Amino acid sequence: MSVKRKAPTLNDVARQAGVSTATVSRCLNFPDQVTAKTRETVMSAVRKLAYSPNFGARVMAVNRTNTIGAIIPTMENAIFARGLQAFQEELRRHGYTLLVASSSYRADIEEEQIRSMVSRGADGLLLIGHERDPAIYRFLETQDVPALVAWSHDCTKSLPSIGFDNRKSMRALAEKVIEMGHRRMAVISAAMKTNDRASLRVHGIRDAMNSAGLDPAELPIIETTYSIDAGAQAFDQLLAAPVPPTAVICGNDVLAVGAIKQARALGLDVPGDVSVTGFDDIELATIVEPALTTVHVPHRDMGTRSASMLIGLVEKKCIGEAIELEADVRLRGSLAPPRA
Amino acid sequence: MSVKRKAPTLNDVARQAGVSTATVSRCLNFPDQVTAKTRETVMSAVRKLAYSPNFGARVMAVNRTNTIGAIIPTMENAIFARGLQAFQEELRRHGYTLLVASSSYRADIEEEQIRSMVSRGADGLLLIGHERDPAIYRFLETQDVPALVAWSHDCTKSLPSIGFDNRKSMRALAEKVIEMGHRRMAVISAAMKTNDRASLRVHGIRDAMNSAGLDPAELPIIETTYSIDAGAQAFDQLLAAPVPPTAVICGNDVLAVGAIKQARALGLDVPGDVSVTGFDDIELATIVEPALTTVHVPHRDMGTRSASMLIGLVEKKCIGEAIELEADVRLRGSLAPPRA
DNA sequence: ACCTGCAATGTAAGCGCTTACATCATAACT
DNA sequence: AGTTATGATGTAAGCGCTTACATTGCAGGT
Repeated sequence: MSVKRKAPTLNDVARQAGVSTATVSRCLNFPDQVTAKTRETVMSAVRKLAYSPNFGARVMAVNRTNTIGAIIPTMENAIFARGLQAFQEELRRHGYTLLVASSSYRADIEEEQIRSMVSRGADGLLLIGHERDPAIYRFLETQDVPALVAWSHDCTKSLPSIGFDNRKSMRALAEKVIEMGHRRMAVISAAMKTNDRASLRVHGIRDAMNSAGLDPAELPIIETTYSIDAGAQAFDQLLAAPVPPTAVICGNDVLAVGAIKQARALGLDVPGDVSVTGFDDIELATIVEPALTTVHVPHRDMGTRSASMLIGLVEKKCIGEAIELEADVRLRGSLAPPRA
Repeated sequence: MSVKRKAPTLNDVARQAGVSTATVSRCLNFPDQVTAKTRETVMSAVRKLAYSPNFGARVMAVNRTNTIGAIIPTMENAIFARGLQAFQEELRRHGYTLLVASSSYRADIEEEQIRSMVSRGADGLLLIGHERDPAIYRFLETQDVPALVAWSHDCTKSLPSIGFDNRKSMRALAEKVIEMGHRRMAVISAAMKTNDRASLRVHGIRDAMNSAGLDPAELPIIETTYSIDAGAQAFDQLLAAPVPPTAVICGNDVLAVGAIKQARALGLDVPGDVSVTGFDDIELATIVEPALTTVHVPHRDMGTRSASMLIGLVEKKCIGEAIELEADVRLRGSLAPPRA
């Protein structure tokens, strides 16, 4: 069928240059082990044939790829995009290449991709969140591929990780909300089943309610997908309740922006009629009117540090630890005390 | 140094299961060519050893990777993120895996990554924009790796591509601006040297001016980086001119949002005191106040169709063509006639 | 002239997999 | 029982590269 013209090989170059394959290989990998003259001959042969080394073959020979894989839920989420960009920049600085795949928040796809990355010879893996089948961790261990979890910090897990405490941070935010006098709150969250960050955040809200003597059982929660429209729709639904909430706590900024947009559409004043909060502090948060009270997450910093640590693990120069970054509440216009 | 424990190989599995490597291989790739009993034995050996095939070796044996590479300028740009997500979903549907790398808008890094992708055996490549060293195209041809250019349409190039005409679309937008009565316009653009989309868009503005009898030479242009703050700063600078513009045309939505934000900070009314327009129609565009007049680009559609076409090229089932998608002007609140 | 030592180069094994081909066992025929 | 077709399995070559080890050539010592 597809007549794949064979690409030139080391051998072709060697023949063209009139030397052995070993010399060509050395020329490419350790140029100073070779005479200037030979080097030139070889290099011009390389250019003439437009030779490009076969990565698979090289990997097989040396068993090292200098490649790190990252599997994120989706590239459409700005927080991952930004963190990954920083991650890649740091990797590059150390001579590593980044390969990215996205799982669409599906555990089965994620697993498939983890296996794919490993079989492609990734030296290390960046994963998002702790929640996954333990078998996968065993698999990674057997294959001797170090993995690092980011965007989530959980000291009960032993995996190396670098992230913030979703639960604690959301609790801090919820406490502010309660402090302001809100009693009837509601939540718009991402799906909690497949996303430990989302569920931890909701837990944080419950924690705050508990310690304020409020009953978490009465907290309305809507789970929905990650999009502005979904947030808007959920907001609509929440506000239609017989006794509508005075504050809507959203699991992330995108949902919160949707909520604010819908409030506008309903003719409600934010924060006069209803307060709205987010999580992540993406650019959107300071663009909306009113600006979003949210939790600031140091995405780029997290990306950079994840890269350093993962490289350390790969090169066995450091042992994995669970590092917690601070994610702090940013009070802005969208949160105010409820109407008396 | 790093004592890489060897991962189990096909051979190990074969020994463990008491069969030959060929049987194991068949078991994994063509399960129905093997007795149910053997299959079970083999599979349990696979599980027991947590075996994972070595991708490099497989590639070398079959010379096919089912992998498509995409090299984008940055993941931090929502338009690429969204398009790529769609691209990946479509690839997956056809059994292909996507590998992403980002070049930070640097031609040298991009070239390096193209080579890296090719040497990793990518069956095809998705590239952004036409502008690059012709040597690279020759390289891709020699290596017999099909490439498709997206996010840009230019019928003068012969490369297969799928995108919209940046110049034409921006021209249409600029015409609207002029139609409204604006005469003093200014531009905030991304760097034009390394980014043909950016420069084509500016050309479009000039086209519109020309056909309206305006002198493009008088058009102030600030080139800056892709960020809200950069847009804000550039806006500041433009408005400080002795005769400030009545309309600021931005090369993309992010810059435009920065401009609007800065207008707010300067106490200027948009569109009363100054109109602002964007390009891309990302989510931000409808969130800002006032909503952004911009050019809508069908990012997801572009991603999906790029995937189909690239697969077609890889499998030699179709020949490359240059497809133009429509990108149409969306008139919203940020554009109005200038004050009389 | 001869040896020594070293740098440059060549030779060939082996990395883990697929697959054409050879072999073998079994069932279905005479 | 003897033959044959058929399907399951085994054997081994080869994919393109790196690298340990062998070989060669040459400068500098005697």
